[in-house]
Amino acid sequence: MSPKQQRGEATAERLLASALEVFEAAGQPGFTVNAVTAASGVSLGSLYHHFGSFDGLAAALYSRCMAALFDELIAALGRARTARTGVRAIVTAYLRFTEDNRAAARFIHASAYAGYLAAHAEQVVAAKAPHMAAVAGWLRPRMAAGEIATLPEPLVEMLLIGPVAETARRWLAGVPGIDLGQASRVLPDRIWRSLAPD
Amino acid sequence: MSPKQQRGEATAERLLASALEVFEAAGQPGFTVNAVTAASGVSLGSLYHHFGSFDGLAAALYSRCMAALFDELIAALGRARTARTGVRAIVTAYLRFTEDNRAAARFIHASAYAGYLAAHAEQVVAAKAPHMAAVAGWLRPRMAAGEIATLPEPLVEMLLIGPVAETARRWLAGVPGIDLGQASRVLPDRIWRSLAPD
DNA sequence: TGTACATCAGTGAACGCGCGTTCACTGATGTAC
DNA sequence: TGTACATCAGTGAACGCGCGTTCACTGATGTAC
Repeated sequence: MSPKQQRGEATAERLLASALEVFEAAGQPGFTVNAVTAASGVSLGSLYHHFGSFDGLAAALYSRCMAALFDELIAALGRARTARTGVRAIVTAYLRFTEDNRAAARFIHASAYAGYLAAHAEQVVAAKAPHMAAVAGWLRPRMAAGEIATLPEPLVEMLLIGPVAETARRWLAGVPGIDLGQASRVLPDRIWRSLAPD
Repeated sequence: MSPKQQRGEATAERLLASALEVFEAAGQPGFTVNAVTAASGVSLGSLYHHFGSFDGLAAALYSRCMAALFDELIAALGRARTARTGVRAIVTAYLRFTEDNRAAARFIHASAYAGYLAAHAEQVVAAKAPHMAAVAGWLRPRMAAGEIATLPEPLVEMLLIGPVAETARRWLAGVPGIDLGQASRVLPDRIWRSLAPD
């Protein structure tokens, strides 16, 4: 289903970009095939040629947004020299991504229960796996070296990403009183406290 | 729209209970008027008599599930004598609620981006407000007394609820490696560290 | 270099399905006198 | 205590709409000889 010609790739690209715009402008209920084709100027048949189904397009968009987020997070980790700076960097990177990529962030959060994951679960998991492994590969040796508290790995992830994800979600939902700048001043230190060794 | 007769209340009750069951069994895509009326044995017209619209029913169900969760959290806080035990108690209460009320917890998390909030935003906010105030009423004096770190209130909430909500979400989504028992052994202490005064 | 041909990319009218909603109606409940 | 009547609760056939999807087709691209 991946394009074999340049113009095909451009069309797929255009569809994904328009889909994200439609979702941002009209939300989950307005996120329909017709809205996407209208916004992109690409024909219905062409959409089906490239993505097989509307869920297929949505899953591809999800993978794409997720990859963009992970790229930022992993780049932030790569720049860090200590466990503490790494944790702090990944927190601020997540918040910055949210601010700089509202639509993508919103689509990621909204997709969790949306249904097209189920239909394309394998594809989505496969797309995520290498990124997850990269993060785990950063964490594990530092935990083993005693630079991070010895905890079950999934729970480290929860402590690291939980407060940030929740902040992002509420900010995206427009909850009043949520300030991303304030969050990136306060949260890195506080999250580090929850992960620091005893 | 609230029932004026006993049997009316029983019917509304039956619809809400069936709606939750349908959502749990069929997920967001299977959550439709017809599915709910079929599962409840209540007629379409009766559903509309009580809730005005399908979104209305969904919003009522959301408020109801939210209230049940808050009741547990606030009860947990009420039993605590110190800031530390309160924080620990609210964390375990959230996790226990998730385990004991899978369907309600799933519905709460899934509703965030579902759309019926928008249509009934005022009703939903109004239903939440007293609960939010109760939590804030517990936190504020303790922060003033220096028993909890002096941080912006919304961020305290993020640090408190973030890791737990993320854990609940992944457990509900069936992500492998997430163990609620383990979480309630590890997270209370770790979350407390992020909120403890310097 | 030119031509033939297979494949890829793109089109848009048409389809069926199931969704949320409406509505004219019957039956049950409670209240007034 | 009995009856009349207004209101509430419940029914289910019918409707229109917009959804995702299909399909027979044309045009563009790249490759083989």
